[in-house]
This record gives sequence, C-alpha cells and structure tokens, in this order.
Amino acid sequence: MKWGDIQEVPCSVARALSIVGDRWTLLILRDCFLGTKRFDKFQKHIGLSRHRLTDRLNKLVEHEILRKVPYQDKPLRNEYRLTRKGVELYPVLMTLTRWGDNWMAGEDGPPIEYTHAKCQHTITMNLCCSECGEEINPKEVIPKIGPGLKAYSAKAKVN
Amino acid sequence: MKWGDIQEVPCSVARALSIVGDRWTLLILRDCFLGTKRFDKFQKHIGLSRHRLTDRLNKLVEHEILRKVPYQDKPLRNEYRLTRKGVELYPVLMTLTRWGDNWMAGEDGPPIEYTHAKCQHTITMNLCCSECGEEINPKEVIPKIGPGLKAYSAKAKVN
DNA sequence: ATAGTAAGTACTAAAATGGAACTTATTGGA
DNA sequence: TCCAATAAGTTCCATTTTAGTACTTACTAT
Repeated sequence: MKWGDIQEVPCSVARALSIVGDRWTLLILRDCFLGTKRFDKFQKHIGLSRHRLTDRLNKLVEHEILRKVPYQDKPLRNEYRLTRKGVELYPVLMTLTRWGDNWMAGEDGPPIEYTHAKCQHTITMNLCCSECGEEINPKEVIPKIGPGLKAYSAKAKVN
Repeated sequence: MKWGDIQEVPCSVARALSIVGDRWTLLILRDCFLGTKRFDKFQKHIGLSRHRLTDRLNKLVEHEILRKVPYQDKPLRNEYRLTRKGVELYPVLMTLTRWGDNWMAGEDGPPIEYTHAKCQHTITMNLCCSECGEEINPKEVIPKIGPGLKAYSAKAKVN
C-alpha cells in the first residue's frame, strides 16, 4: 500500500497518522504547544529544511490544525496558531513525552517538567476512564467493532 | 538535520519519534494491542511491503519494544510480543485513536469502541493529573526546564 | 509429487528528503 | 544612497527511503 492511501483505512490511528504520522509534523506541533508561532523559529528549533517546513505547515493549515494569522502587512507576514483541532492533539504529544521521559531520557532525567496550575505539583499525566475516572490499565479495556467499521463493511459488500 | 540525528535532540518527543515516528511503526503497534503476533498477519492487516515490515519489526525488537518468542522449531518461527516498554506506548495509541475518532471518523462514527471491564461502560480516555486526578487542560500546564535539559546545556558549554 | 504456509531477501523504479543557494519585500544604519 | 539584515518562502539537485514484485528456504498436508 502507498502511504497516500492510508487515510482510507477504517482505523482512527491510521487516519490520524495520515496527517501527523511523518517525521516532522509532531515536532512542529510540540513547538506550537511551547509557544512557537513563526516560520524562522520553527526552523531554528527543529532543524528541518525550510522546504520541508513549508510543506508541513501548509499541510497542517489545510487540515485545519493550524491557521495562518497575519501579524503585519508590508510585507505580509503570518504566524501559525493552533486551532481547536490542533489543541486536541495535546494528549498525543504529552503521552509521547511521558514515554520518552520514562524510556529514553537516561540518567539526566526529563528535559522538561510540567507543573499543574490547579494543584501546583510537578506532575505526569495518566490516561483515565471517561466514565469511572479510574486510571486505565490496557488489560481492562475491551475493543469492540464500532459503527464506523460496520458502515465500512456494509459499503465494501456492495462493491 | 538528518532524521538519523534526531535521537540526539534533548526532547522526549523527538527521542520517542526517533523510534516510533515513521509511517508504519505505530500501525504495527496498534495491531499488537489488538492481538496480532505473526509476520503474515501484520502484513495482511497493515498492507505494508514485507521488506518494510521486516525492517520495522527488527527495529522494534532492537529497541526492546517487541520481543521474539519462538512458537515452533522446524522451521524456527517467532512471534512478536509487546514488552513492558511496548505496553507503555498504549496511551500514545489511544490518544491518537481518540483524536482520529473525534476529527477523522466522519458520520459513521468510530471504527472501534472500547469497553472498560471495571465499570462496564463504553468509554473514551482522558488525560489526568497524576497528583490531583483532575482532567488536564493544556492551559493549566506550565512547562519548566528540567534536569535533562540542564545537564545537556552544561555539557554543550564544555564543548 | 505438488501445493500451501510462514517468514523472509533481492532488485528496481518511484517518491520523499536534505542542503545549499536564490528571491522578494522591507527596515535600519553608515 | 548603498549595504546588510530579517522573514518567509522557492528552486534545484543529489541522496535516501519506500513500494511492489518476484524469488528463497524450510517445512507440512494431500
């Protein structure tokens, strides 16, 4: 299968990765969450080629994860800001961060620590059940075929 | 910067992506969490080329995210199982899934639904504070330079 | 003896990437 | 006025990665 066809697969991981699943996109978004908004800064922080950065930013704008907001005319300059859809990728970044902190940081410890404004502690972040609030244990989660997959199968049968 | 150098960057997202940040690896891991263990099944489910699959599985074994367990001799056949390090990628997959369900699933709804054995509800998963247990709001999280970044800067100064 | 299965390898064409130089519009200083 | 700097790209080309197909090896089942 070609990568370009991956968004057709009836799987939310595949669909999400069709947008954010390349080498650089999640690093760009990490930078957004740390406050970066301008082309040059992204390039400096991340170290990818300008060419690639242009592509990736355009793709993110296309998919409404970032939007361009002009911050001056003459010459026209835009900054890139997270949309709602973009902000909702925060959990993806933070779970990646946590895993990287746990398994890749080595003896020096995590490069960045996070403080929770509400409780004032340095925290990590856990996955919790939307219904009972308990921390999620993968073994206690049972996947079942959902409406999206049923609809997809029904369509596939017709063809 | 070349992709091969990305693991050197003092950022847990970059380090995590140096292993799981290519087109296919997270799809392989999704399949693992749904119970797939054998080469052929991965290939059938995911649709990537055998060559690529070999590479990716070897890389995951190298990084101790999967391990090979023989399930027969004559001829030797291995299955691939998640290690502890691999299982801990569950939150990454689930946050991606949730985002895909919310923003990419369309009218048909999520392809897969999840039931929590503990509370018996069909659930989604939220990020919660490890200290106060409240659901995380990105605006209430303050990033601070941690020991890993301090150590890195100290070393950089010497050179 | 023949077909099938599981897990790869080998080879080649096509696509994506990285790096450096170039462009455009404008501002600030010598 | 002329020169350099800044911001945000764009162009070009060599290198790297990927996709697809065919081939291989070591069995098992009919």
